[in-house]
Amino acid sequence: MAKKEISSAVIKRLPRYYRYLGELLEEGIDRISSNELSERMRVTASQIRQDLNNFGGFGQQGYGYNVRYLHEEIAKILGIDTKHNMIIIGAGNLGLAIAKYANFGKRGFIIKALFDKNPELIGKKVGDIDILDMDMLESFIKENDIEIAALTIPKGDATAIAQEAVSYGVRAIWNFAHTDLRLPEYVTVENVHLSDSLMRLSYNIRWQEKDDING
Amino acid sequence: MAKKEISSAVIKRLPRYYRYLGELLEEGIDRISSNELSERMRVTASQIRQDLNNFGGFGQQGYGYNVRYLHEEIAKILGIDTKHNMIIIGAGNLGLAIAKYANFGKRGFIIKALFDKNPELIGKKVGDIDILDMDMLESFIKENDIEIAALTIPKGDATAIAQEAVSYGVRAIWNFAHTDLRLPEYVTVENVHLSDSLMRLSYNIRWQEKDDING
DNA sequence: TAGATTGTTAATCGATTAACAATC
DNA sequence: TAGATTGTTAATCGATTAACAATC
Repeated sequence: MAKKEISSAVIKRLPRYYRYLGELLEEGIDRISSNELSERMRVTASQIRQDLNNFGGFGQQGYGYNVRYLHEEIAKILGIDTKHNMIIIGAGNLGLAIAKYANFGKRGFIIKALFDKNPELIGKKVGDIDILDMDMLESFIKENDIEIAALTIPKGDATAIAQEAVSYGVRAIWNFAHTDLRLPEYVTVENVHLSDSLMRLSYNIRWQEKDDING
Repeated sequence: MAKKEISSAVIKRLPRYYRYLGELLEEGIDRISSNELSERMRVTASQIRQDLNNFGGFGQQGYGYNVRYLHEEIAKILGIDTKHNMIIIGAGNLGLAIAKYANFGKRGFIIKALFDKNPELIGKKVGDIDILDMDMLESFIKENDIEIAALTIPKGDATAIAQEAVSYGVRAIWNFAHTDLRLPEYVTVENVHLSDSLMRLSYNIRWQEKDDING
């Protein structure tokens, strides 16, 4: 059953649904209608029903959705019902911050090692995660079934190192480098461009200010 | 001249244009057509021209766009032609990583202080940036003309502290907390939900794998 | 059963792409 | 001037919202 192509607009919204359902669960609410959920999330009920029906009929007429069930189903859709082995390439501030952030582990993203080319860092540990030499990249990826490489290195080296990681078997790059990676079609790339994000923030302040002057 | 509403799809693309133009500048290219740029960026030339014309006619028929000029104009549109004073609330790993990342300073985002409620951290410095007590928030924001607060604290405290910062004069929140803030309409919120990003990555791996089995 | 709410089709809205006249 | 390329209007495509029959 090859899945018909889901639009990226829908995919972007899935983690948010998952988050709200998790909150409902914590509140002990075990049933919700698309209408109630739409009020909480500030989206239309129509959109919620359309989005979910891309993946199947998870609700029941006259009842709504079972929170726990829907939460689990979305986890499966997102692929977070299984563990994902991950490495971090670049043991700078950002790489270390991600390594220390324990919550990813709770969601099944297991950080197996950090890599860096700086001899001063190699051999050290971050919590119980080793910082390894870049020389070890190939063997480590192959022997530890690494799916994801987080890239927290300067943009100059990013594409070459990403290509290297991919050639050793990595399936997805979580890219914090400030550049667009050029990788084979089948590789998943998720960009986190923090400076792009700051620029959008700045844009909004800019025109917010304009309104103040004219309004 | 109140600006007609620009769609967020366009705004999201602006930082990318800015980045590519910066790269062209570094390569010493001083003129580019929408067609050449479209090949580099892998978007349609039509989209580039439409996007730019939301803000004015920056090109010249028969010539194309002057790279340096367009780069500067986009900087103005994005509001990164002026300095922005910023604080970071939450001196945990992520807050520290952002504080240490020098590049934001180059773009005009000046980190004036970090705030935390942990007495062990208060009084310490990160580079030459002080970590201050949350008690100081009000006076510091007011006296230092702080526009932006980066929020790198757990989700539980996030909305209340964001509201507090806004009440003291902050205009924009760069939100790393894993929750949707509820703030007045006029406040700019830019979310960086790292775990949402990881879930999208996971989604793509999930269906990538599915394809492998069936293909 | 009657009421509620889904799943899904149809209508609308908005964003992207194509086309071309204007013009450098 | 002739050729190139923009700025902009028109056509297409896709995503969101509305509506309602199906059904629990």
